Amino acid sequence: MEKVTVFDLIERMSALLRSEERKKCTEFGLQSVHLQILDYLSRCNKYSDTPAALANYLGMTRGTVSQTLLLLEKKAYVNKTTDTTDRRVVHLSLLPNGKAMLQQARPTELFDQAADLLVSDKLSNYDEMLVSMLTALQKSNKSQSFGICKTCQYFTVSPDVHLCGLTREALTEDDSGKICQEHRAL
Amino acid sequence: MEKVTVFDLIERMSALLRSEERKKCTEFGLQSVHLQILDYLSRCNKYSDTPAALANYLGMTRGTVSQTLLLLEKKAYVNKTTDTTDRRVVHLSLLPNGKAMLQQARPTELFDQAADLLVSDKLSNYDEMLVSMLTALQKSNKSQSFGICKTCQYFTVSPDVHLCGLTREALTEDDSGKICQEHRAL
DNA sequence: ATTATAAAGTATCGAATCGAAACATAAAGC
DNA sequence: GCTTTATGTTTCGATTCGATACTTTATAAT
Repeated sequence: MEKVTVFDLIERMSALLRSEERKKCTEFGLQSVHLQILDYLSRCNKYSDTPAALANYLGMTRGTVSQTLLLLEKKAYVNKTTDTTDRRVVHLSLLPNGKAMLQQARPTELFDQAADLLVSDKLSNYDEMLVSMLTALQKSNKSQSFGICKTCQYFTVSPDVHLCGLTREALTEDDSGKICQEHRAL
Repeated sequence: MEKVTVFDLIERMSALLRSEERKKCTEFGLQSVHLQILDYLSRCNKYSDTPAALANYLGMTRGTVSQTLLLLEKKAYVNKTTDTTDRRVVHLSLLPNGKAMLQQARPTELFDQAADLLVSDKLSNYDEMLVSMLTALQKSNKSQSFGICKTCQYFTVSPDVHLCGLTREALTEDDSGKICQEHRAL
């Protein structure tokens, strides 16, 4: 049963990261949801920085998200602005405070130390394999994949510009590396 | 910066699993901590099935763990028995209800589907690599590694029996595949 | 032996989370 | 225009969580 063990290992790593995250959170007086929200906001593109997308991504109700955002706003971690074209929609953005917190709370040392222990010339292989595993997971999670923009079936790259085939909008290099709620895996 | 991206990928997968877990939880009227506790109890060996170990593993206070366990007991998911030699210690065990819940809530379909998408003859390689990555993470997380018993420096295997070098006790095949709080990576 | 110290677990309290349901507002369909 | 749908907020009650103080048991020190 190779199938099981491979993803068991992923699950184990995930558990390890979660517990590490929890410790960091209590250290900084946060809840792990807060950190997840900050993390998401740092990674999502302009189509996906709304409360509704957050609720979808994290699997929470919109009411709960609204509450949590109030708190994060009070702490000056995030900022709200209403969309200019659709006035129901709110866009969220990370404030400097929030970015700083995220920087501190991510398990950077853990990763760095772990990476040092791995034989470095094997790293490129790891990379490739993990990408295919992640893609496989995202495809299976078909409800809404929340994948990286440039790995989307709607993403097209003309000689000079990146383009989202769904919204027909041009994308910055930066945006195309971020999470999109409209993502459809290839 | 290969180091960063490799573990970034792990982090992405972890985030995906977490959000999947959260959805499952609301579906069954649980909190994600509850599921984490059930999961831990299904994976830990007899030295590590105590409230204190749980608190350590999950990064919660003992008080909080105590509260949560009350609830899980009320729902007939777990069971407490006091240790015979050290009467301060409580051992926890999963009841049938808890096992059933865990079975339902784990992202099995997700994993199965993802595995089907991966080229199967590459799976053994994935396996090997992931093990070394997990080990690296555990080593780095030096506080308490909570690793698998048989990968511990105290684990010894005589011709017929497995043995824990720390407690000098014999171990079942089953036990040696489980999580131990006394684990020290090789 | 007796005392002191440490460890495992519990109880209580207040702040915060969370989901459910009701509500408001804006856009889209017909 | 009227209805339907979508985004977001509010309110409420149940639950979680951490901090603190506490009980009980084991171990160490004298």
